[in-house]
Amino acid sequence: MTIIKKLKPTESELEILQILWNKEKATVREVHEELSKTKDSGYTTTLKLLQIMFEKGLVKRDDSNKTHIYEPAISKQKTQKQFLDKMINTLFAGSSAQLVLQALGNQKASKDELDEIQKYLDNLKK
Amino acid sequence: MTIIKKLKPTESELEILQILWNKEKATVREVHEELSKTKDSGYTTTLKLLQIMFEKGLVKRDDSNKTHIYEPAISKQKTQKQFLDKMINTLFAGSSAQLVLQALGNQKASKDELDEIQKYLDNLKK
DNA sequence: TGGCTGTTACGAACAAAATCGTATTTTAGC
DNA sequence: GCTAAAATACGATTTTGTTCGTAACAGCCA
Repeated sequence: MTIIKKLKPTESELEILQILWNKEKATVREVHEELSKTKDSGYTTTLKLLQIMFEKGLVKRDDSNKTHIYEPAISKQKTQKQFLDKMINTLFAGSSAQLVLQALGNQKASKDELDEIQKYLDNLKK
Repeated sequence: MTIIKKLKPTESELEILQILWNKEKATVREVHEELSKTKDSGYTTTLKLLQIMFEKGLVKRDDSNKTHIYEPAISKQKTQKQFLDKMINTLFAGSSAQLVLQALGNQKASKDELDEIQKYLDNLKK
């Protein structure tokens, strides 16, 4: 049996993962540039974070060149699920339905999106 | 305009809020007793946390008697929304629909719950 | 009164995360 | 080869959250 490490990205690490999931791969500078749009911490901070994430196994990197290239080591889906599960348990008494209702109520979803959800529900009920 | 403080409960604070939401109000000892079921930190730790939460405005307290009585100062709904919104933004690219699909797919929901969601969707689409 | 018992108050230690300053390394261009 | 520019490495500091030890205090009752 494989050893499964419990990697729970921190807030900041999630922000970086988001960027990497979008770009597929990126240099520290690229990540930092993107991060700067919503945050104002220094370049070395971003670098340090990526290094820590590398040690934790949250990202992979190609350091065959001077400028390292990072990419996510964990999938977006898995991570989403991990946080969703946690949230359902700690904030919605274990009921995913409750969470869904709350999400639908508070956030605007387009008609198309609602249609999609409905179609999905129909399938689930079969 | 009222000053709105951005109170974001921490992990531990959320656990305590959960308990208070259920019990409506409780003494430190009661909270601690409940907390002990899933955690093993000392009594004074729980006390300290409640004191900090009081300073932050997360809970109210009646200290007219020797034994203080605490109750939530923020609503469960508001807090759920706060965390959901955050999650939708940092992990689901701002799409609540995406989150809903993921939640429905990964977690088991009962037929009744699915019905309820569907009914809710019908209303939304009108 | 004196001493348990149960409570709050408070500071300190500890831990985890985020941030940055500075040193070192690499390499492209002169 | 030398240097400037851009990158990484690394340690130190700061900030935030968690935990606990100890003191102080109130009330009860033998």
